Parts: sequence; C-alpha cells; structure tokens
Amino acid sequence: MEAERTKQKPCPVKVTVDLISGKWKPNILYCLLDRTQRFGELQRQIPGISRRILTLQLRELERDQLIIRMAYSEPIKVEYALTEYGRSLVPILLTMRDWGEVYLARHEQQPVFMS
Amino acid sequence: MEAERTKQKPCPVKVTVDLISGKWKPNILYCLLDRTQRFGELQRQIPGISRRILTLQLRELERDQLIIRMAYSEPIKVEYALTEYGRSLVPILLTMRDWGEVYLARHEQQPVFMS
DNA sequence: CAGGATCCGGCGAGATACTG
DNA sequence: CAGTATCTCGCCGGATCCTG
Repeated sequence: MEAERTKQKPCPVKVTVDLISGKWKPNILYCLLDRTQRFGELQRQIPGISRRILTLQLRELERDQLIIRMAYSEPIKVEYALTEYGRSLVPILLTMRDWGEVYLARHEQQPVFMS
Repeated sequence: MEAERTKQKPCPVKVTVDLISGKWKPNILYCLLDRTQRFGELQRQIPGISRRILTLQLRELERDQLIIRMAYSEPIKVEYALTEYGRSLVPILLTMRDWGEVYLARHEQQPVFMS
C-alpha cells in the first residue's frame, strides 16, 4: 500500500458526478429534494424501477452519507431523507433540475435538432 | 409510435446527469472548462484513458452538442471545445468541481469516516 | 496525430421468487 | 411493507493492432 507517490489527484468533477450517477440515483435524489419519502412512495414515483434495484441504489446513497434510512416499527415503514451532507448537494441538484427542464422543453417538440 | 399518452415526463435531474456521466466525460468536461484542447492534450491529462475510449466519449459529447470538434490540416491536429450550449453547463460544472474538491480534502486524510 | 476495427470480459441492472 | 436470494444478460469500457 501507499505506492505511487506520483499519484495525481482525482478529477473533482468526476468525484461529484460519480456519487450521483447510477441508473436511478438522480431520480431518487430528485424525489428527496423537498421532502422525506417512504420506500413505497419512491417506488411509485419512479416508474420502471424494481424493489431490488431501488434498495441497492438507496444503500449506495446511504453508504456515501448522502441520505439516511429511518425504520419505524409502530406503523411499519421505512423513510429516506437527505442528510445534512446530502443537502450540500441541493444547489447543484436544483441547477441541474432547471437545466434539464430547459433541455426537455427544447427537445419535446423537436424530435432531433433544434431550430 | 406515439403510444402512451400517459407517458410521464422524464426526471430533469436525470436528463442532465446522463449527459455528463459516462466513465470519462466529467474529466473531459473538466479539462475543457477553461480552454480549447487538442486530442493528445486531453489524453495526456486524463491518465488511464485509451485513444479509443477517449474518441468514443468525445463523439457522444459532440453528438449531444456539448462540445465541438475542429480538425485542422495545416499542422495536422484536432481541437475540442465547449459549444455555446455546452457553456451553459459551466456553472453546474464549476459548482461540482468545488464540491468535489471539498469532498477530496475531507477524504484524503481520513480513510473512511469523518470526525 | 488522431483515430477505426476487432475481440473480449466484468459489472451493473433486470426478472422472478421468497420472507421477517 | 420493505426488503433479500439467485440467476441471467447486455453493454460499456479495455487491450491490441491497424491506418489516412
């Protein structure tokens, strides 16, 4: 271990992108932007995702400290929310959301190219 | 075609993330943030990437209109730069770069968890 | 110098079935 | 309700060699 003294530091943009990429992570983070959500709610709001994959993606986000899992026994349920650390990504997520909406508006009428 | 009237609109965050994710796209965009770069320069600045993969990633970014390819014959060379459209992503990229640098500073000393 | 052509392997994601 | 256990597959990315 500790080899490669010439180890050059990773690209900071890549570091950030890697944490939020993954097939369904953007959707999950988008859903958690404004409120805490239950497992089932997330699954319903993300059409096409299976419980298994949703679980895996949530586990990774949790491992990276971006979200937190809260299990309750009273009414049996599990809730997910952004952590304080995850909240530091909110500005980025909001900007990406806005950018993406412009992108979608631009592409929904024009099938391929823009005017 | 034109099926599914109940087609619900894609997650705008995912749309944006998808355009800039891909194994090496964050690195490429990071390199093109402040200046135009030649193919060889990009390859040298992104250790570990092969010419083939670099080409493929560049082609995708070009197809998505985020970068432009400029080939010259005089001194034979090819330059890549962000398009005007790609420049609209700069604020996001800069914020991600800053966030990533904080992340790296936080993780370089502490192998696993923070204090 | 900046690619294209081929071949190949791994890993993330999906389908399905079972459970505390 | 919110998972876990298997099995499977496609495709993205990598290695290597060739070229205008």
